[in-house]
Amino acid sequence: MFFFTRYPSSNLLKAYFPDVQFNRCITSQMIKWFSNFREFYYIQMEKSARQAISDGVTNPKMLVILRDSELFRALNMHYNKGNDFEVPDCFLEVASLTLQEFFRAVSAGKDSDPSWKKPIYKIISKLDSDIPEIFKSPSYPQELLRNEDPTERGAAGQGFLGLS
DNA sequence: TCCAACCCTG
DNA sequence: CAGGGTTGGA
Repeated sequence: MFFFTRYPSSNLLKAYFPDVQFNRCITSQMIKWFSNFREFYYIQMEKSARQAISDGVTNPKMLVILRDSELFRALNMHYNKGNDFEVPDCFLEVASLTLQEFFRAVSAGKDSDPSWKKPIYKIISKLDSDIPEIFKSPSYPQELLRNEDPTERGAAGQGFLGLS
């Protein structure tokens, strides 16, 4: 889901996880997940942008993330480890834009400001896409749903399943 | 003062 | 990822 939405509201999450009994805990946990997802995402972007700068890249337009990019590999490994589905083009576009924004900011020396990333976050937060309806369909591949269901993993889930 | 994000750490 | 401290706007 992260490939479509980086900043899901609790309402959106509830709409896409009809089989999850939301309570204050579950909700905050899922919000926290996306927060962690964003962290990983932005860290990769910043690292890659700085790498490009040290490599001598001057035009941010040159920074485009393709499916054979090393950066893509890292992101896919993190969010879609089992290659359960195809990453949408909209994500590659947003990711490329993010990379370019970091490139511009660092190039301009904005990173001396403690909160220099905020403007970038604001831009990216407006680029969330609609999530395909199939994601909340009951007939959606069970394997895929299970991977994103908070009730199916973690210490609580293991305890419930009697695995510990 | 509160609460939602963010930052930093394990 | 989860915890816990920090932050900035309502």
